[in-house]
Amino acid sequence: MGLTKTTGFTKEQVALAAIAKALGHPARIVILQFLAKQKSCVCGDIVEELPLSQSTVSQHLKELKTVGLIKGNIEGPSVCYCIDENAWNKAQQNLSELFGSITGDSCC
Amino acid sequence: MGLTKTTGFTKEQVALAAIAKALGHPARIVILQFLAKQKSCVCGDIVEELPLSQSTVSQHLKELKTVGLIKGNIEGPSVCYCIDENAWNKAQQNLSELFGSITGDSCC
DNA sequence: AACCTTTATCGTAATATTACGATATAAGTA
DNA sequence: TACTTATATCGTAATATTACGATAAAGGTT
Repeated sequence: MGLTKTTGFTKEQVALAAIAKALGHPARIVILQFLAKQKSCVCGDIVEELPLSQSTVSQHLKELKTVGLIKGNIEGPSVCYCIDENAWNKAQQNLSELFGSITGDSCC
Repeated sequence: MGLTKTTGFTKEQVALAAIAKALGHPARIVILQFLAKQKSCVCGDIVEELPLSQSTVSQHLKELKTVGLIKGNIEGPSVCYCIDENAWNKAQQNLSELFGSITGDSCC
């Protein structure tokens, strides 16, 4: 079907999965690494960083924006993309909660 | 195309994206939360935890296994799934590296 | 206004994902 | 051996994702 069921899951589970899904492509990892390091936030520079066409990169940026991890500001003729620190910190916290919830002894 | 390009990315970027992608579904989040808390690792108990059919859950388990986050041991008539702590810790480290690489000041 | 630059969107094709029921497989039990 | 239980795999349908070129839209420049 391709359609992910959301009923029967908590909002938090659905939200965390959505964030993880957004991180689930090498191009979007590169974009976030690039923005985190603040070398630039101009869209054109991001495109140059990637082995993908401009339209494809624009699509990836849109996904990251939709999930809230980045935001874009129009800056004259170009667009400046930045990490949304709120969403970023929340994602970090939720992920580290998941990874930290392990209780020592594994049974196999 | 649906086919993710991997050329032009580092191995680490591709690997991290693969892990994130595996986390990118609510059912797989639930499975990992459940296994991390060690209430049980029997496949049947995981199926009961989810609002999905047995075959669909089996598919999700397979994905988590393929990416290495969990491993399965046959235990008599049933199968015991557990988190692979090596992969788990590596994933945690790589993700916290990504989230920690932010350099204070955002430009927008 | 005409033009260039920058980014987003559209249209499209190929492939992947999600989900289910049905069936196969494997292990234990009567 | 026949039967039940537990899990995996197959087949299939619907939808999503990825990628590209072409084009639109928005802003600056001459």
